[in-house]
Amino acid sequence: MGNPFVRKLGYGARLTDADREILEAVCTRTRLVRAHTDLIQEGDNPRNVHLLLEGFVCRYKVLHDGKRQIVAFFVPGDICDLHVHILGEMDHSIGTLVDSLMVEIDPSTVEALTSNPRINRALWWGTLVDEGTLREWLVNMGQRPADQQMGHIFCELLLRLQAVGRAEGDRFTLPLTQQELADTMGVTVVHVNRVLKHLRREGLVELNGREIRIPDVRRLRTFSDFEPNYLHLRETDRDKGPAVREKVPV
Amino acid sequence: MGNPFVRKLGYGARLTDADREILEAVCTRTRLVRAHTDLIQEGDNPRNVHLLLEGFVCRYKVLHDGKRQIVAFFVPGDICDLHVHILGEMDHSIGTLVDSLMVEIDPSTVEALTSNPRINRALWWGTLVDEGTLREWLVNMGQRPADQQMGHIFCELLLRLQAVGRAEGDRFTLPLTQQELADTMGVTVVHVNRVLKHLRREGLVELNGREIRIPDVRRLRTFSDFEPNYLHLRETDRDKGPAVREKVPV
DNA sequence: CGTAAACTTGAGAAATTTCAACCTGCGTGG
DNA sequence: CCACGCAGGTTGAAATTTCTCAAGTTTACG
Repeated sequence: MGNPFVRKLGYGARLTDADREILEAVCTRTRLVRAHTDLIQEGDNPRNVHLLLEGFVCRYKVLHDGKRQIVAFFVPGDICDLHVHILGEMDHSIGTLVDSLMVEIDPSTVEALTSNPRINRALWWGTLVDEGTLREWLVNMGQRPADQQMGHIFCELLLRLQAVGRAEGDRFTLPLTQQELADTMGVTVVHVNRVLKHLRREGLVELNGREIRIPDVRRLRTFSDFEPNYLHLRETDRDKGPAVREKVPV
Repeated sequence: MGNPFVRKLGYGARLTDADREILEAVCTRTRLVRAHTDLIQEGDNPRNVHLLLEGFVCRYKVLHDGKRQIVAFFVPGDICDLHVHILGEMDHSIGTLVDSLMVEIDPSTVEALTSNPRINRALWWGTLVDEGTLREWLVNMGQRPADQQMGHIFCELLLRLQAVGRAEGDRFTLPLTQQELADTMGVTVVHVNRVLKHLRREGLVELNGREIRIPDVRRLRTFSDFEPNYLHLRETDRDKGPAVREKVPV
C-alpha cells in the first residue's frame, strides 16, 4: 500500500526522491500499540512525537463529570504532536481506537527532519491542515443537524483514507463503536444509533460491522454540505514551493 | 496599557529587551479597520499576516445556506495567520467585529521575526495555544449545555484580556451582539437571549450594553467547568526554553 | 454455551428551534 | 424638534431535536 507518511507529506510539498528516503528511514523501528491505549495523557510532559503508520488514533478530552469529547482522528500517515514540547504540559490525551502501528520520533530526529526545507514545509502544511480540520469540526457541530454532521465525518474520513491508500474505492473500515462516534459528534449513543438508521434507510451509507461503504459519494457530499477544501489535498502551484517547477502529468 | 503583542509573546518565551524592541518596531505603521470588515475571505490567497493591536476580530465560516459559525476570536496581541501562505487558499474568512487597530506584517518581516529563536519559539507557542483553544471550543460545544458553554466563553475572554491588560479586574468590554454570540456557540439568538437572562438571574454575570462584569470568577469557573490550562499562560520551566536559566523572582 | 460489549428500540422529558410579535434606543432626514 | 426606520434586544407558544431511562437483542469470543 505504500508508506502513508511519505504519501501524505507528498501533498504538502514537492519532495525529492532523497526526501522520500529520509522519511522512509524514519519509519523503521515501529511499535505495535494495543487498542484503547493512551499514548499520552492530559497533564503529561510530552517528549517523543508519535507517527501513526497503521490503525486509528484519536485526541480527546475528558470533563470532570466523565463526559468525553473526541477532538481529532489520526489516520495512517498522521503525526500526533509535532511541536507540543513547546507547551509545558498536554492539555488533552491521545489514545488508540484499535491496534495501531506507530513510530516514536525523538526530538533530535524531528530536528533533523525540520532542517530539510521541503520536509519542513510539508510538516507545517500538516499542522495547518490539522487546524483547518479542527475548524471544520467546529462548524460541523455548531451548524449542522446530527445526520448531516455524521455524513460529513464519513466524507472526510473517506477522503483522508483515500489520500493515503487506505480506502478501497468507496469503502473503508470505520473502527469506531457508536459510543465513540457519539463522543466525536457531541451527541448520545442512542441518537447516533437512530441517525445511523436514518442514513441507512436513505441509502446514503451502507454499514456492516466495521465496514462502511458510501454508494454515492456525490450524494452524501451534497446531503452533508461537505466541501473538501479545508483538507488542502489539491495541488496548487503555490503549495509546492520552489519557483522552478517540473512538468507534471495531469 | 502597554503593547499587547509584546506582552502576549512574553508568555511564550523568555524574551530579552532587544527582542521586545524588535517586536515593538513591528507595531509601527498601524492601520484602522472599520467594524464588520473582512480582512480576508474564504478562497483568497493570503499574503500578509495580520496582527491585532486594539479591537476585536473573528475567524468564521459561512455555510451554503447562509448559516455562520465563528471559530475563533482574536483579541489585542493576537496574530491572525502566521503561516497560512503555505496553504494555497483560505478555507475561512477573518473579519473585524468592531473598529480595530491592526498591523500588516509582510512576509519578509515574518521571516526576520522567525529567525530569532526566542521570538520564533513564542510565535510557535501562540500557534499551539490557538490550536488548544480550538479544541476546547469543540469540547465546549459538544459536551456542555448552552449556559455553561456561555460561561466558559466569558471565563476565557476575561483571562485572555487580562493577560494583555485589556480587562479591568473582573470586567471587560464584550463587543458582541447576541447574534454574534449565537454564531459562536452554535445556537439561536433567541436561545442566547434566554441563557443570558438565566446567567444574569443567577448572578453569574452582569452585562450592561457592551460592558460585562463577572462578580465571582471562581463561581463562574466552577459553574462552567472552566480549566485555563489550555491557554498555557502559566510559566513553567520547560516553557521558557534555553537550558541555562537566570534566577527569577517567584 | 455463557458472558460482556455493542447495538437497537420505545416512551416520556428536557433542551433548543421556529415563528411571530413587540419593545427600545438612536441616528437621520424632513 | 419630531417622525421614521432600523438594528438589537426581549418574550410567548408551539414544533422539533435530542436526551434520559429502561429494556431488549445481537455479536464476538473465550
